[in-house]
Amino acid sequence: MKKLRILLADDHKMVREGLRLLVDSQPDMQVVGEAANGREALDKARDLKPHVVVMDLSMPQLNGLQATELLKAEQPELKIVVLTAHEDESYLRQLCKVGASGYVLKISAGEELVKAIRVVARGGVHFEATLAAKALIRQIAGSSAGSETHTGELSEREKEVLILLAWGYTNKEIAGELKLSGRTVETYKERIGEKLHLRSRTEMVQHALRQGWLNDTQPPLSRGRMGSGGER
Amino acid sequence: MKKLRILLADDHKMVREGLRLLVDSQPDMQVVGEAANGREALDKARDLKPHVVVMDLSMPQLNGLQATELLKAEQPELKIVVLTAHEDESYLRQLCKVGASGYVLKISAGEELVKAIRVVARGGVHFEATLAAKALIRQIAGSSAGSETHTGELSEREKEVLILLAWGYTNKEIAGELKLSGRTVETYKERIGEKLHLRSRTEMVQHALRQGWLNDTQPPLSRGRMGSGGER
DNA sequence: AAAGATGTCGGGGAATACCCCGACACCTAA
DNA sequence: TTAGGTGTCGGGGTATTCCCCGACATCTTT
Repeated sequence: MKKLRILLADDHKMVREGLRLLVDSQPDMQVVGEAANGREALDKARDLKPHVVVMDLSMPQLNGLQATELLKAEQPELKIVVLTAHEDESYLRQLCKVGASGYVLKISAGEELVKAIRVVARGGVHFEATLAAKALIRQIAGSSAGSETHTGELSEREKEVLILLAWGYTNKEIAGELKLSGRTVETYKERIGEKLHLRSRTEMVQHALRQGWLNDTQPPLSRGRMGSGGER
Repeated sequence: MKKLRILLADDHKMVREGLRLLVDSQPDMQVVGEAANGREALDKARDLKPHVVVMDLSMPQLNGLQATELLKAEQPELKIVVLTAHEDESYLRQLCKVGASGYVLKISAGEELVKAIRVVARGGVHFEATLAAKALIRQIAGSSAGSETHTGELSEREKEVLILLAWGYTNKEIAGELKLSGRTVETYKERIGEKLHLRSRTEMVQHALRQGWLNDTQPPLSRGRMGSGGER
């Protein structure tokens, strides 16, 4: 009998070590490698041939969603259990789309994770029945009765704008960076507000931060911050 | 020989379990309890009489900083090792002030944590030598040569304003909530900007979120959000 | 007593965000 | 073909932020 081969991807080494102890204490599974970011997860998944990848969502370089998408593209047989701190309906939806097989919250017990690993390893899916998951299921089940026509699905362009916005860029600066007119930026901002039910710039910053979208990237433009005088 | 009694405080159960395995695998220490938030940490610290508390910074109800302050106030002998995901100079300074004995990053190895626990248990201090720590030490050492006179120490009133601001309140709304004139709110905002080197409202939102100041509280005013139509 | 941090407040103006009215082209799915 | 989502752009107006000039009363520290 051979054990399940597990790859752990999380940017906090301390958390990885804890999870390793947890997983290795199970008789039927074994951690074969660790990755500190999405990029590394891709590389290690090629080399180590794990059966299941435990993937944290907020990681630098490539976040868990991006890494999952790329990983499933090149190794469809590989199973992925997503580990996340906050539940987020729109993220959940995207994770389903790119092929994640499991979804476990960090506030849950470790038992939940090993359970998910076992289930996905034999081809099943294990999504934690949380508020977000229920909302998603409800919507998928009764897709005709959805009160909202669309939710939480930003286009690439809109997300670009939102990230720059959250980094503190003014509309004008975003327009300059993306080579758009200021009006276009405003249009995106309006659509973001509609889709995500966010009213003010402030709420958009909150949302972007909570999604961890700013953890992955550096402020794209190094503007004259930290200086003694403003250039206004 | 009796083992060191450790209390773990972190809002992610899975992380706590991992840390417990890590700590319990050491021959000279033992986890005697867990807490999922600052309030619980205070209660358990009273009941369980631990020697060292491992305290995560971002927790609901009471964050790690607040909990540390209260804990040291009632049990000065108790040692506290702060565990944090992001390093933050201003937070570090405040932690020193309220009496934390250790400061460990989650990106570090577990070995770093157990080392810190051993050091603080025998009365020492263990602050991870990171960028933030270096900056702090540099400033404390050459306090006369500091280019900045003050950094990162907000007054209570300023913090109140910042939190409301980060929750998406406009200046006017903050003024109403705190029963101040709009001009006074602006004054606080200006001082916050000076102290923290934050230029825009957006950056202030970022800062407040990264400090976890919004995880602890609910939006103090329940305004007409989530509605279908705007009331503007 | 002077300095510094804090809490409170005012006017005025320029820049920016926000909100309404739009428009048009492309692509994909029903 | 019609509809919806997306990417792009304009004008005009109001609300808000942001920045400049201030002020004054506490309280603590030097």
